[in-house]
Amino acid sequence: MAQEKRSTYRHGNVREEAIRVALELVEAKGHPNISIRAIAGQIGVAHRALYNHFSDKDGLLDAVATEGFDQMASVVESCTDKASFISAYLDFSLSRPFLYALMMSRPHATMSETPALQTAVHRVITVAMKLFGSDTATPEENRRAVMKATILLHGGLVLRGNGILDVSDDAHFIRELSDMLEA
Amino acid sequence: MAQEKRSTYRHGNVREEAIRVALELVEAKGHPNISIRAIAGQIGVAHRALYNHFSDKDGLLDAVATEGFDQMASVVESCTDKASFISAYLDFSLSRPFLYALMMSRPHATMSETPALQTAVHRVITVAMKLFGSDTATPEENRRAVMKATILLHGGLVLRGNGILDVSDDAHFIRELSDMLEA
DNA sequence: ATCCATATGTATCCAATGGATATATAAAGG
DNA sequence: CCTTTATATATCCATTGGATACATATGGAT
Repeated sequence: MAQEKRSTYRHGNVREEAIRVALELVEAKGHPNISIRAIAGQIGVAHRALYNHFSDKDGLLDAVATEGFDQMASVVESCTDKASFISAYLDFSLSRPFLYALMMSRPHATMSETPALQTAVHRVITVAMKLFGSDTATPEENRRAVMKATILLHGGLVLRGNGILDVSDDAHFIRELSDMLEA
Repeated sequence: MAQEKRSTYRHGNVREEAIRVALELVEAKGHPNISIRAIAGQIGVAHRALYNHFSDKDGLLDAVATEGFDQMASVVESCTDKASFISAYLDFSLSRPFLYALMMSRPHATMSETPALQTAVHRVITVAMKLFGSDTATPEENRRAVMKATILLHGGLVLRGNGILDVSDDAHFIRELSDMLEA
């Protein structure tokens, strides 16, 4: 399991590396199935070293979720219309389903008590606000439009994922979802 | 931890009791935080006894999820219009959030390989089909209507739950969701 | 430069957990 | 009655998250 061997006592980059490895492991096995120890092993430190950089396992997962939202934000920030946003959002979620599941799994308390996570989420929401809102509409109407878009996108993905919606043809599913969103 | 003491070697009702206790524990602590052993302890059997009735922990959780969908079905089957269905669905989910989360957490494979679970889910979908479909519409249109309703209901609940949507006033949120659904 | 507070990493331990194997007990049918 | 089969127990194991105590470097302040 253990990977690299260090000559130095200090690793020097545990936090970053841990998040990087965790991203891989999450996508490979799903976040409920990864262990602190596996991550530490891969970067060549004692498992307890991670506790110097994260409060606990959830703290680590929060950091990974934050990285996920930041990556998602970087993608959608280049979108200039609804259609491309929808496409980019679905692409991201479908190509990295386990990461997406982790991002959406953080409990309410965590979301509101972790500024970095909140900020990353907000980056994505801000883009949606720009694309799904309009200058002529009231702020309340815009809030609703973004809410509806978010709900449809995420709700659709979840129900497709767990098989409650029987989605045989993905392309068709995406088209249907887009239609609901444009309406 | 242990509860009852038996005089008989056989317990006689392990499966039912396990599900009953699990429902309580799930609602108390969330399904990722309950243990086979805690459940077995509460009904007064060795933890290994549960393996005579469930394949493994996931098998147990599948059974609990099935019971959840059956209970939900019993509730919504008495609804005679969209509004009451929406209200009943949201009530159920908001009053038993951890059970609802468990119900929605079963992976795709499980959903399709567990007939009892599939049947219970179908009971709920059937009701939605009746209420959100119409005789004049095409089957395809009806399928879409149900899909949209399901997505909005579940999506709204999830995003409210994890705090990505900032829901300050629950009553207002429910009204907004209902509006989207009736439209 | 030296010393010390602090950050970072290790070693070792622990209780809880899911699960495996072997065994005991009972129920049910031939 | 006796054997088959379902059910429950006892015991064991590896893995896991986390705690405590200790080791080692780093980077100011003097």
